[in-house]
Amino acid sequence: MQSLKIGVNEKLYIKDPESSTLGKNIVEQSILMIDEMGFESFTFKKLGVQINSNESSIYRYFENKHKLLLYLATWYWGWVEYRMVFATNGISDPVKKLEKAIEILTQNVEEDSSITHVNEVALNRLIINEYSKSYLVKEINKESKDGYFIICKRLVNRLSEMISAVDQNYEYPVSLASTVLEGSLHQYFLKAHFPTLTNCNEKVTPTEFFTDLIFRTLNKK
Amino acid sequence: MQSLKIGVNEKLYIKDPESSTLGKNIVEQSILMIDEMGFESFTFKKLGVQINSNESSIYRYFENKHKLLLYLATWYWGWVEYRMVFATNGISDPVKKLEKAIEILTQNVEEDSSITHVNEVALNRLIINEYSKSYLVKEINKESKDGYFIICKRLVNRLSEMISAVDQNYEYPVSLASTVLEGSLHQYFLKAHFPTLTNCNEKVTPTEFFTDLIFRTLNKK
DNA sequence: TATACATTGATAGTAATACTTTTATATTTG
DNA sequence: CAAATATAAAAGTATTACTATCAATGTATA
Repeated sequence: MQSLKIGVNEKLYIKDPESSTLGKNIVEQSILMIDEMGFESFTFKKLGVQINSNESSIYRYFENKHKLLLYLATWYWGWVEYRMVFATNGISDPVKKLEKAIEILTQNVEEDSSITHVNEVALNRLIINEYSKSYLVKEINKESKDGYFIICKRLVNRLSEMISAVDQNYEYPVSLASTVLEGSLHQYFLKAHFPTLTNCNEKVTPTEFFTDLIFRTLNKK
Repeated sequence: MQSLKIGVNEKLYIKDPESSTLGKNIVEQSILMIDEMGFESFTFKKLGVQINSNESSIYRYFENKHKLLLYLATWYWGWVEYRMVFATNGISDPVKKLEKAIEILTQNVEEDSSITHVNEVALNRLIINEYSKSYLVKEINKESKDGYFIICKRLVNRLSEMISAVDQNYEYPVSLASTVLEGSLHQYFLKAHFPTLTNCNEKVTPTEFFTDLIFRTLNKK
């Protein structure tokens, strides 16, 4: 557990940030800064000041801030995938397995389970607020999509398979899986910024909403 | 019908773009340009060249391009709301009413129903690709949120009420409504850019997926 | 121990963006 | 026709998103 390293597509960085102190600082502090000031206001220059380093040094790790965001997102989904696989491994009952998976995928990241220099709570907030910006850009072409979003695809596929294991006749397992993943982030966003647009609050969690939604939708054997 | 004008929050513009030819040109061409090059690459300078006008003239209509995006989004949701209210008006059976509403909200905007200078097909694509960027920003503070997103809120509430009319005991009508609205845009995005992450394709529409999802979830009387 | 090599930091420079300001020229309206 | 208003053109500013160069430092190896 201590030495867990999340594998991230090599094309997302120039030099692996995990390979040096400076690199880890870049990752650690960029998460905190983007979380705090938002992706648009965040610049490599500001990050340089924060970590007592230089803009040009940061450019030796990441081509630009968009690639850095992709890196962070990939790391995040890799971390979620790891936790999901770990938690569902060994559960043979498909219903219980799916329940557990939904729980992991939609739960609030509360406790700081810092296994590394990454603050997962801040990263989770960052993903809720900024993840869409990583893929909603024209520059993402077909080749890069395959590599950059492979973890996310794997996650959707895993969930989709668990859905099908519960109800083989359900026709839209992939769409349901992607709706849960994206929808969960969205419900957390609404809860924080537009509370009238969601039933989620201190008492009702997105996990409850989505668990209920999925099991109402599926016909159990 | 011909003289239909979608009401947009006055704080979103400096001068009403509907009030002049230049204003209408700004709206018309900005939709086409953002659709084509993406919001990040789009600038008022480029728009000026396109419409044979000047950057500074555009700034007299919109404070900045983010406000323009908010304006376009508000116009879009106002247009959708109008169509939904129009289409569901007079339907007394709650199930049929909800069915119709989902259809309008999730259907592909195909035919160019140009009642104005607005190309709704391009605008729909723009919303699919860029809408999140209008609200996923730190600058949106509480006061402005209320005004800018009032139409979207009204839409979610209307849908939520129709859901409750079908099943009064369902506990998450608002979350389900917001999930459908956002999820529909997302499924269209996936269909276009990440087809393996959705079951929607030429044969299966997001409307079918969401209609099925909602009516499996709700217990009809 | 000397040298090579990689890493980082500091500085400067460029092109583009996101505006603001000023002034001149049309166009509309009273 | 005069006055007000809208638009266009040009120039200017601060910031961003980089790139390039060079010096300083540390580390690995012959």
